[in-house]
Amino acid sequence: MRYWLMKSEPSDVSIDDLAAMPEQSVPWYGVRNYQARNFMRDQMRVGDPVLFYHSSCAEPGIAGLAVVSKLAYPDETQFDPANKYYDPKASPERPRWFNVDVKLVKKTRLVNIRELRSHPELANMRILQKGNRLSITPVDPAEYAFILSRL
DNA sequence: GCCAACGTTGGC
DNA sequence: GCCAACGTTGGC
Repeated sequence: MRYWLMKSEPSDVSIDDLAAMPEQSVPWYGVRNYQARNFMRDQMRVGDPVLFYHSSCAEPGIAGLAVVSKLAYPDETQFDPANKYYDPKASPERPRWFNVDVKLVKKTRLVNIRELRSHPELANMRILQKGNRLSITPVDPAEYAFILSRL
């Protein structure tokens, strides 16, 4: 089993939005970075634990726990010309972008990025490295356990 | 709003 | 296949 951190802009899908979804589950649409896509397509398995992270907002940080609830399948938004994630180079025959579904486990207190940075145990987290922009990153099991112990 | 860091694009 | 230019990300 692998552990993940997935960034979402709360103005797009927040932890409360996730909680309000049918089945408390969302397709993780809109990823347009190959490395992040590959993580979803090639490595994520149903049941993998996910740290749900709020980014590009007033208080960035971990906002909840989730799990991968469906294996990767083609991201519908790539086929829709009206969608902002439309990709003219993709077709249903040759999909380029994939997403898993993510289901809420529970909303937690917000562990903001300052607090994350304050723990030496978490110093190697990809999310904390300078210049990191990857929206989906693997999390070390020990880091995940440490964060759980702090909630 | 700033700006460093990064990924992608496209001309050559 | 190189690499400069460009667009985006995301914390501050």
